[in-house]
Amino acid sequence: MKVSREQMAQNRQLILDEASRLFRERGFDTVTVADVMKAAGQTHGGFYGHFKSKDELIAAAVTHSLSGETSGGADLQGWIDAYLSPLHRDHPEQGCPVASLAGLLRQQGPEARAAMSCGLEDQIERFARALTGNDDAERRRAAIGRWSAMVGAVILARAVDDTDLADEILRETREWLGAVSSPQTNETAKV
Amino acid sequence: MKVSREQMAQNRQLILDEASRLFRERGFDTVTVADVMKAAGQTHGGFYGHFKSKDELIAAAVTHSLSGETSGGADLQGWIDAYLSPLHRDHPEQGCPVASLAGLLRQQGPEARAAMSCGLEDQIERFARALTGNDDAERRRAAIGRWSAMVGAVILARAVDDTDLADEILRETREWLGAVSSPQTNETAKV
DNA sequence: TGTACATCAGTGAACGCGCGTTCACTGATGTAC
DNA sequence: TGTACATCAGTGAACGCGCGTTCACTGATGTAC
Repeated sequence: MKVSREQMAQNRQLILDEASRLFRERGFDTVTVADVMKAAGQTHGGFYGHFKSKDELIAAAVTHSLSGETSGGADLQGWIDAYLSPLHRDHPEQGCPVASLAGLLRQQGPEARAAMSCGLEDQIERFARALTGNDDAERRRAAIGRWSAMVGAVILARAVDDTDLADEILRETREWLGAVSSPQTNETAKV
Repeated sequence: MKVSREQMAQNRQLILDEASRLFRERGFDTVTVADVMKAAGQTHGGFYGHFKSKDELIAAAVTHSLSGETSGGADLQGWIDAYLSPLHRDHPEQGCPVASLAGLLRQQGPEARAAMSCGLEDQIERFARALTGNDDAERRRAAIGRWSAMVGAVILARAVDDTDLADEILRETREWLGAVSSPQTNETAKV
């Protein structure tokens, strides 16, 4: 049965919300169109009234996930600690979409990868603004390096079966980032 | 037709070689059993004479990939530079299996994840031995932190569509690691 | 060493299931009068 | 404001394809004598 235009727009958002959550939790391939529609309280047939294909949904969901990100903000250290926490590791479905989806994007279409490019650029910029440093270039470099370490650590912690090792990776990366945190004011050592 | 036992063992290795290459290149789900067998010069039916299931192959291939890794070695800086190079980014099929597979392992079975745990532990240990530091704990911490950054940077560089951004992530992470490379001898700042 | 035969690695057709996608249908919406 | 009707969002059965897996078969291997 037809629903109001307003309701339809709301339904589309709900589909994106659920897709974004499910994709982060289980990856693109494991989640079916029917899974997403069921989670959004609809039947699978209606999907194609909202999206042209599953690929289009994936691209839209990547954009949707990334646009809701806040990276950093007022309490930088608190955000970093929460990012590198077992809680974040164990709840990818409501965690950073970069950590859960970046490793899956190489086998996805150009639209989804383009969405990740934009989201990543935003996140790096925001992170850089929250850091101290002699100039913009140095702040941006620190943002990229630290962000790589944070994303890498969470991906590694999620990839292993061994909770002790996963805990250690998160903890030691947190500590290590703390140890190198006061940015060296001397310029980089080599090319 | 039956082949010699020696030949069969050789065929199994060939299947693992090709699976390891294909999985790194295209991921677990995109590569079919038939793809692997064809790459190994056989037909798909013979697969089940070597492995009980595709899942078992995935676990074996993860172990196989990781066992061939050399991480570090004599020229540590050269290895790091090569790791964070566009060449490595563009050739996952012959590159580090951690960078290409870690992001895919969360949706895989316990055997494959256990294989990654072992491989990661080995790699961290080797890396730590190649680093300087006041004690084992500090070297291990530096190995985990730097390794997270390297893996993260390659994953991010591969996830984006924008070559400039991908190049920048690799370059800046390399520079940043260089800048923080001389490990601080002061103990960590907080918890 | 040579011969006969049981074994079994590899072949390729076939099966079954699940998933993305389509489509005829339903009935509420919202517009025209 | 009320009524008649065209539109179209959502339903759920059905389709088609691809993939993991099975199986009857083939013919080389390697063992028993």
